[in-house]
Amino acid sequence: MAKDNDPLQLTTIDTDANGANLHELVYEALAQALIEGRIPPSRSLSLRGLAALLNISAMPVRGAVTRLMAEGALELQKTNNRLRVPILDPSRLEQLTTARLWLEPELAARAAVNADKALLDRLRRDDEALMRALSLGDVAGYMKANQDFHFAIYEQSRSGLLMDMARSLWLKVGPFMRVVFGQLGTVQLPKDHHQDLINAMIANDDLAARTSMRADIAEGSELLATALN
Amino acid sequence: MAKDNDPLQLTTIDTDANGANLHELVYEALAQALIEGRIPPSRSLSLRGLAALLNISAMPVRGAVTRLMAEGALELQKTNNRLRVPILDPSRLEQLTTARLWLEPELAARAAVNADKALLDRLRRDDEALMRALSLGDVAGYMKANQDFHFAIYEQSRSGLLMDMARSLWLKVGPFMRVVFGQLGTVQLPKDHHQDLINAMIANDDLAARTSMRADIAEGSELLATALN
DNA sequence: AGGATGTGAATGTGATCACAATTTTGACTT
DNA sequence: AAGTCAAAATTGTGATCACATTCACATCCT
Repeated sequence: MAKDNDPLQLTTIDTDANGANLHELVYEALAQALIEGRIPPSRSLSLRGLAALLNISAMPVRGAVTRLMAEGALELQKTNNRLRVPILDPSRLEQLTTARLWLEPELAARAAVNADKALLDRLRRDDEALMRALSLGDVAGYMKANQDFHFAIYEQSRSGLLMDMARSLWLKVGPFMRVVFGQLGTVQLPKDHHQDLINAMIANDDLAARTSMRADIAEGSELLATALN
Repeated sequence: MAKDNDPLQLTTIDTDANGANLHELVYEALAQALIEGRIPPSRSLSLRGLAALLNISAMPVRGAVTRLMAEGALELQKTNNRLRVPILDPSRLEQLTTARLWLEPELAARAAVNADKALLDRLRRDDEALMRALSLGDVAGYMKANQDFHFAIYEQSRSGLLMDMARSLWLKVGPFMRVVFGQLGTVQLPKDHHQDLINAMIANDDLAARTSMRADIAEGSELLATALN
C-alpha cells in the first residue's frame, strides 16, 4: 500500500481542471522524479502501488510506465516481474556519455544563436539557485537547479526532437547521478562551466557554448564513471 | 473494421507458443511496418481497427501504440483524436538528419572493430537482396534490404543503447522515405557506399567505416530533403 | 438542389475484473 | 529455535465495460 512518508515526492496529480490526459500527467511526474534522482535504483515500483500513491486507478500509471520502459528509463525484470531502474553498467554509462557529449553541446550551440534576455534572466536565476543549493549541501536542490539550467538552454535551441533525445538520456542517468553526488557531497559537484555558458549565450557565441557545455558534461560524467567502476 | 486487403501487411501475431508479451509482439510488428514504410503518413490508425486486424483485443495494441507515441513514431492529434504518423516538416527532418549523421557513423566505426566473418556473410547477402530489389524496381524490397544491411552493422557495434536510438530515428523517417523513394524510382536510390562499408568491415577500418556510413546517410537524406522542400 | 442538422458509429481514456505467475507470509514440523 | 511448505497477497497482462468527444452520413429544411 501507499506509504505516507513517501520519499518519491511525486507531484500531486491534479485530476480535474486540466486539459491533459491522466497518463500524461503521471508520466511527467515520474519523469521529473527520475531526472531529479528521487527514485533510487534499488527501489522497486509497482503499478498498483504508484496508483494508490496518486489516488488514481492503475490504468494511467500503466500507460506512463509503458512509455518509460519504452525509452529505457525503467525496466521490467523478466525473471521476477519487478519494475526497476535499469542498472547503469559501465557499457551503458559509456554509451550514454558518448551520446550526451555530442548531443548537448550541439543543443547549446544552437541555443547560443537564439539566446535573448529572457533566457539570460532565467539562467542567472537557475545558477543562483544552484549555488545556493551547493552552499547548503542540498544535493536534491542542486539536481533540480542543474536540470533547470541545462534545459532552459536546450529549450532555446528550438530543436524539440534533439531536446527530447537529451531528456531521454537524463532520465537514465538521473537516479545514479543522485546516488553518486550524494556520496561525494556538494563541494565536488561541477559548477564552474555555468558562468562560461552564460557568457557564451550573452555573446551569441555558438562555438564557446559548445566547448563549455562539453566541458560541463565531461566533468559530471567523469564523476559518475569513477564512482561506478 | 478490418479490411481484408490490408496494405500494412502486419506480421501475423503468434498468439501462443511464444514467451514474449502480446503488446511486445504488436510493437515489433508496427515498428517493422513503420521502418519499412508500409504505413503511409496519410493513413489514420485506430486501436480497435488494428486490434481487429490482428484478431486480438485492443488492450495490447494500446500498449504498443503508447510506446510508439512515446518515441515520436506516432502521434495523437489533439484536435480530432486521430492517430497518425507525425508530419516530417523541414525542421524535424533537419534534426533527424543531424542526429543520424552523427550516430550511425559512430555505430559503423564501432562495428568495424568487432567485424567478423558472420557479419560479412550477412552483409553480402543483404547487399545482394538490395541490388536485386533495385533491378526489379521493388522499392519495398529495397527498404527492407537496406534496413537489414544497416542494422546488421549496428548490431555488431555491441552498443545496444546507441543502436536503439538509431532504430528510433529510423522509425520516424521510414514512412517518408518510402513515399519519396517511390516517387523517385529505384534507379536513383543510394547503393554505392555499401561496398565501401563492406570493405571497411573486412579491413576492420573504423575510420573508413565512419566516412562511408556518413556518405551513405548524407546521400539518402539529401534525397529526402530535396523532395520535402 | 445545396447547405444545415441531428443521430448513430467510432474514437481514446479510464475503471474494473479475471488470471497465471511470483512473492511473501505464517503456521507447522522436526 | 530453525527449516519447510502451503496458503494468501501482490505482481503484470489482457479482456470487457462505461463514458465523453468527435466523425460520418443520412435526413430535413429552405
